[in-house]
Formats: sequence, C-alpha cells, structure tokens
Amino acid sequence: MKRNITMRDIAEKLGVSNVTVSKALNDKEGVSEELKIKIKKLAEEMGYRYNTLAKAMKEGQAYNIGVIIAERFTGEHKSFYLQFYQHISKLLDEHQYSGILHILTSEDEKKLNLPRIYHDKKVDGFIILGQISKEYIGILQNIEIPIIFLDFYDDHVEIDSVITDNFYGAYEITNYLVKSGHEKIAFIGNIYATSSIQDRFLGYYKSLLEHRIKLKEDYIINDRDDNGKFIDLCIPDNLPTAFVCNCDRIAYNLINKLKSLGYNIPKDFSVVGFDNDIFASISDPKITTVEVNIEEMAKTAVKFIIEKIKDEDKKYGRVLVKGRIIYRDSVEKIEQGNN
Amino acid sequence: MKRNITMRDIAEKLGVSNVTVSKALNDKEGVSEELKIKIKKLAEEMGYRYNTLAKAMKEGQAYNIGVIIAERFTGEHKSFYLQFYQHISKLLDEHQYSGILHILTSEDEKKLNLPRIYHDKKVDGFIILGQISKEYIGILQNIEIPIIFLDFYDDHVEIDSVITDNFYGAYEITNYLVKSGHEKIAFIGNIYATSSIQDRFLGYYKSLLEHRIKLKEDYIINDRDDNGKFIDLCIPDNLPTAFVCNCDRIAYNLINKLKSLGYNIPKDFSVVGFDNDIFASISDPKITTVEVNIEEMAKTAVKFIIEKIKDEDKKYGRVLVKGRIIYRDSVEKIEQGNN
DNA sequence: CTGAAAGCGCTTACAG
DNA sequence: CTGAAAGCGCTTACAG
Repeated sequence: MKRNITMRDIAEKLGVSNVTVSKALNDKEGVSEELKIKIKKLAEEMGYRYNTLAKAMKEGQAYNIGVIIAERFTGEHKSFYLQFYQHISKLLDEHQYSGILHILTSEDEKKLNLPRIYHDKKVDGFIILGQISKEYIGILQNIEIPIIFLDFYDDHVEIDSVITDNFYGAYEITNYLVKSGHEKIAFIGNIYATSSIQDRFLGYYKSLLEHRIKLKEDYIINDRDDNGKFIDLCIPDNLPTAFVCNCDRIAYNLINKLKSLGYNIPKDFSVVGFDNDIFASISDPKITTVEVNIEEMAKTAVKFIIEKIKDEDKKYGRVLVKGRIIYRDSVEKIEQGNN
Repeated sequence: MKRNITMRDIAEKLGVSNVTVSKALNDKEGVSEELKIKIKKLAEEMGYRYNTLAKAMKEGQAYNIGVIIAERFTGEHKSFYLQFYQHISKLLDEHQYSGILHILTSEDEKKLNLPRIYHDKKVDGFIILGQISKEYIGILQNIEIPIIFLDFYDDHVEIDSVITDNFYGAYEITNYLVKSGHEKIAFIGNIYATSSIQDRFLGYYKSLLEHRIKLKEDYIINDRDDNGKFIDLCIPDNLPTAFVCNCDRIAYNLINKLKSLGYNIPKDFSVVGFDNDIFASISDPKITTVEVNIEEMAKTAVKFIIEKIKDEDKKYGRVLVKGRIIYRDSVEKIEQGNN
C-alpha cells in the first residue's frame, strides 16, 4: 500500500514547513499570496487529499451527525423517513458534515442501548427522526452531545424539536371540509399513538369547536394498535359525510374499504389525508391532503444541530414548519344541512 | 466544555500506564486478567467513551463506507435504493463500520466531481448503488480505495459488482407466462437505459428463443426516455396477450392504462413485473413479479467491500444474487393457440 | 505482565 | 510572512 501524501510531503518539495502548507490549504492568514498559490497547485498535482481524521482528532470533533430512526418506521413501504434522511444527508454535506444513519432496533430501544456511533465518538450530535419511547428519550437527554427531535416532540423534556405544523394543518383542512358543507366529520387515527396524530386530532377538534360542531366519540376512529400496526377500521353506524385521516396511507385504505362497500368517493364520502405521500397520488380518486415540507424541516434541523455543536447553550424549543393543503379530488362540496 | 475522559485519565486513577489501559480495553494480550477487569470497570464508571478518531487516524482508516446513489434514483416515489441503503447501513454497523450516504447530483455526475467524503478521506471504500454514467465509472476506477457496484455492472471495467439475477429472473417469469399458454408476449422497458433492464430483456428473449417464439420488434415497448423519465406506453396494434414489464412501477402503470381502456386484467391481458416493490401490492390486481433479495445483496456487498479494504487484491467479479417469483393475481392461464 | 518512546497528520499558539 | 514546538488520543513495536 502506497503511503499517503501529507502536508509534509508538499512542504518538503517546496522547501517550506508543514505549518505554512496547512495555512495555505486552509486559506488562513500568514502566507504570501504567491506561496499559497504555489502550494495549492502542487497539492493538486500530487493528488493530495486532506485528512479530515487528523483535523477531527485535533478538534475533538468528528464532523458527523447521527440520524436515528426507529426500526418500526422503516418497514418495506414506509419510505417517508428515508426520504427525510436523504435531504438531511445532502444538507449536512453542504455544511462539511456527514450523516450517519442509525436504525434503532426495537430491542435496543427497549434495552436503552445507545448506538455504537455514540460510544465511539463518531458523531458530534444526533437528529432523532420520528417518535421514540419516553424511556429512550430519558437516556438521550443525559448524553453530552446535542440532539434535535425531528418530526415529533416530547413535552416532558426541553429538547429542541422541529415539527410540521400538524395542529394547524389539520385545523385548516378540516376548515376546508366545513366550508365545503360538511358537518358530520370523523377523525381517523389512534390519538394516543404519537404526538403527530394527537396534534392533528386537536387541530381537527379546534376546527369543530370554532364551528360549534360537537365532537362525537364514535367519530374518533382508531386505525392502529399500540405497536403501530394497522387494524380494521370500524365505521360508525351513524355515518359521517367526511373523514379527516391522520395520514394518506390510512386515507387510501379507507377509500378502498368504502369503495369495496359499494360507495363512491367523493360522491358519498369526502376523505382528506395528511403527508402528501405516495398513497395520496396513487389513490383513486387522488387525495386532498396536507403536504409536509420535508426539505424545509430537514434544513431547519440541520442548521440547528450544527449551531448547537458550535454553541452548546443554544436553545430553539419547539419549531413549527408550515405545510400546505394540496387540493385534489377526494372532497365533494355538499349542501348545508342535508345530513 | 468539560474535557473528555481519555485512557490516560483511567490510567492515572489506577496508577498504571495508558498503554496498559489500551490493551485492557481492546482485549489484547499483555494485561493480567485481574487488572483488565479493574480497568474495564473503572472505564465504565467514569463514563469513558472510546475515541475512534484517534484509532482511525493512527491506522489511516476511517471505518466509514461511502454509499453513492445517483440523484435520479432517489425521487419522491423511488424508495427502492433508500431501502437498500437502510440494509447496508445496518449491516455495516454490525461490522463496526458506518455508512455515509452520498446523493450524487446530476451536475456532479456530469462534471465528474468526486464526493467531498472522498477528498477528505472520510471513507475507506465506496458502494455504488445503481447505474452511473460511464464517464463517472471511469474516474471511480482510478481512485485508490476499493469500490463495489451494487445492483448494476459495467462490462468495460473489472470492478466487482453484486447484482440481482435479472437475466434468470426475467427468463423464469417469461417461462411461467409461456407455460400459462401465452405466446404473444411483449416486453416493456427501455433496453438501452440500464444494464438491469437490458438483462431482463435478454432473459425474456432467451425464454422466447427456447420456446421458438419469434421476437417481434413492436413487442419491445419503450417506457422511458434517456433521462429515465417515464413516457406514455405505446401499445402495439397487433395486441399481445401478455406483458413482461421491466419493473413493477411500469407494470402498475400499464395495468391502469389498460383498465382505463376498458380491459380487464388478467382476463384480457396478463402482466408481470419485477422488483416486488410497493406497486406490485397496491395494484389491482396484485402483480405477479420477481422479488429482488435486497438483504442478501446488501449483505454480500458489505462483506465484499470490507474484505477488499483488508486485502486490496481481493477480486470477486460479477456476483449474482437470485430472486424468486411471487405469484399473485395478474396472470391468466389461456388456451394454447387462441390468439 | 507492564510501560517509555515514537508516531499517525494535522492545528494552535507563540516566537522570530 | 514563516516555522519550531507541543499536543489531539490512541497504538505499535520494543525493552524490561
């Protein structure tokens, strides 16, 4: 194996010191412009590659950010967080950082095992992508490197988080349903499962409150068990005219179920979703939904984590990123009061 | 910022040298069992975290593998490679390595810009996930760290590659169609776009050859332009009875197109896909397809790249990983010769 | 079994 | 503007 080319090699060829080479290559003060150019040129010619590791060790920084996603969010057909990661990874790169994805297995989550990349000081901070257990949050808040929650939050803890404005998004899309004449509006989602679903539910509820529509218990329809596994939807006897689904996936399932029961969407029922993921576009009809601004959220999270590495006292709190309604074909305007 | 705990700190508390601590923590020879246990216990108590960076620099190894995916494969609804990456990342972790995802932008690909993580010596090797341009391959084969192609290959180059057995998979699934009575079988895919599609086409062709079915030019139906963008499918006037699609996505599109034209699938046309991705299961009817063994492929690629880092002379060549047919509802048995 | 010395490739202060 | 010295936290010979 051929030895690596180092700053010293460049320095020797030019009869200068490695310190000068270091300064030149890093565009620091203290080298004549002329020398600097000469050094850079020679470095290029010799195929010099900067050794980040050395710098990293010197500074005690790895220039890596760990991105933790719980295994249960990464199943076969759940690419949402992976897409998120893709953005994060790209943005990190622009800041001279690298992302290291860590899939947190259910076992490690239960046993509260921190990832190896933490123990090995391979990362300077963590972005936690998607809900994790309270207990795990508990140990995370005790580690000495900064962390950011992305797409969820936990109120018992003052960890900074970047979340989509679930509350407002659900509020707005429910308003839209009301404006379209609907009053009997059900919500679909396990309102105990995640803070996202909970907030979407509350946004829906706020819209009802504002419009003096009474919240009916049988209009809150559970869609998954406590492990996040989807369960069969239980449509109430007293049929609503519209459904606010906590995500497009479930809206898609609902539409198919209703269609198989002989109903027409949106003629018989209006359905709205959340996320604007693939299920919204492959559904027939295409689903009116709230688009989550993945890129903006990723950008914010990356900015925050890097700032926090530089200054550990930085605090951001809960930061909301607005989504927007994508109008499609799953909502029907109905006559007021015909229900 | 509190100083990090180092091996020296542990050593001092115990009145031994840092060398001894290093040996103990790494389970190396030359420390009494008793002392070793004492050291490990104290390290635990003091919350010592190993500094990989120092080791890495000493060894000139980063214990990171770069995974390069071309931007065009990571679009909104293309989670296939991201899923791949997820497996790779997890497997790498088991080998004490970390994966660093690099999305190669079209611009960098065109300008032949190597990723920063290469220039910064942040990775010890690369896994290239999915086809990249010949020119880019050209510069990649000149870098001094090992690389592996995953899910594609290029024959002008002796870079090791791990690919799914596209040829054999397409051959088998076409055989299945023939066995089901079909003779007028079309292939859908741009056979110049990627080596995967090309091999799938050739597998299809081999099946035809074996069954003495003539290959008809208008039965090779293009599905995308040279940039990989899907185009409208041009169904030949002389209608086939079955379609071999180069991927599930396009099989899904085809089925919808045929359905919108008033046809019934599989009554009027049989359709098979490839990949067993989400489009195969959300389609109605569900698509009979070839499942790619993502995990096995990822495992093989990870094993190979790590071996190649240890021993740069290691060669593997083109390694095929078998898939298997998933039988579903998109194929109809027809009477021989009724077409 | 234990440890002093040297070195991995940089950067940071400091001196000239 | 230029560079000698020290140090980041380990590991690898080598000596005792």
